Amino acid sequence: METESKNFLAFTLDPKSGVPFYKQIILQIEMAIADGRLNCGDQLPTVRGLAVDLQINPNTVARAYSELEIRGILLSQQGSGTFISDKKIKLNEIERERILAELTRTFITKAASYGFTLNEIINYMGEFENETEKGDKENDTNDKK
Amino acid sequence: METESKNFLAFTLDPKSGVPFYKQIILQIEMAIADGRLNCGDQLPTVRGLAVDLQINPNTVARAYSELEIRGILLSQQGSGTFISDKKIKLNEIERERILAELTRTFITKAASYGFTLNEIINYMGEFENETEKGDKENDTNDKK
DNA sequence: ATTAATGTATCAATGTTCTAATACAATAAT
DNA sequence: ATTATTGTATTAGAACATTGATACATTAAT
Repeated sequence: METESKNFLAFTLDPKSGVPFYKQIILQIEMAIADGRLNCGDQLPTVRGLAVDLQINPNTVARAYSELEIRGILLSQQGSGTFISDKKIKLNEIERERILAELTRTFITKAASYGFTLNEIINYMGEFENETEKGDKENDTNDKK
Repeated sequence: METESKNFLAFTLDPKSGVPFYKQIILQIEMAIADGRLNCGDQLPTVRGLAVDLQINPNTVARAYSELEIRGILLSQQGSGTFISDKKIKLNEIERERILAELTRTFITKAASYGFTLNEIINYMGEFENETEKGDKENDTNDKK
C-alpha cells in the first residue's frame, strides 16, 4: 500500500549549512520524536523513498538510519522498512544526559571567563526560574510518561 | 622565581582516546576554569612550553588556544603569553548583570531546544557544583624543590 | 639595537569523514 | 517461484580535519 507520501514528515536538507546530510536527517528525526510527530512503532520513510525525495544517495539515508539504530532509536527490517524502536526512551535518557553535560560545561566555562562564579550563576538561574514561573506552569521535569 | 613548571596545570594527552590533541587541551582548560584552578587574568603555559611538555607541535597548542580565543575565553598577546580573558574588570555591576542575563538566556534557550526544562537544568548544575566543590585534588601544582 | 621570549602564518603529509555508484541480500506480495 | 520492495555491503573519490616542519612577526628585556 502506497497511500502515504514518501516524505510525510517534510524532511529537508540545507546544503549550505555545513552540516552533513546524514546528520541533518538524524536531527530531524530526533526532533520529530521529541515533539511527538513520530511515536513508538511508527514507520519512517523508506531508504530509497527519502533518498529520491531529498535527491541524495540512498546510502546517505541508510547511514542516518543506521546510526540511530545503533543508538537504539530505530529498528530496521530488510524487506519491511525502518521503524521507531520501542525501547527508545531509556537510551534517549543517556543521550540526553550527555548533551546536557556538554551544554552545561560550555556555558559555565564561558560565564566563568567573564568572572562569574558557579554559585553566582546558579543563584541567577534561580531568579530566572521565578520570573518565568509566573507565566506558564506546566513543567513536570522529573517524571516520564 | 623562574622555577615555576611550564605545565603547572598538569595537562596530559591520551593518544589512544581518539580525541584530537587540541580538543583534549581545550577540554582541560575548560575544566580548569570551571573548577577554579584557572581564573581571570591567569597566564596559561606558553605555546612552546606546553608543546615541549606534551611532546607535540607548538601549532597544536596554538590551535587550542586560538579556538578558545575565538570563543572569548582566552586572550593571546604576542611576546607576552596567553591569558584567561579578564573582561570583568571593565564591567560595572549593571553591565555585568546584563551579560550574565544574556549568557544565561542563550544557554537556557539552547538547552530548551533539546527538550530540557529549567528545573532539570538547575538540578544538573547543582550536581555539577557538588562535584567540583570537593576539590582538594591530588594537585601539588607548586614546585617542590 | 640586540636578543630572547612570545604568538602567528604557511604549507605539506597523513588520516578521517562524507557522499555516491554499484552490487548484494532479505522480506513481502503475488 | 517470481517479482517488487525493502535494507545492507563494498568501494572509490572528494572534501575536510589533524598534526607537524618551518619560517615569520610582535613584544619585552637587556
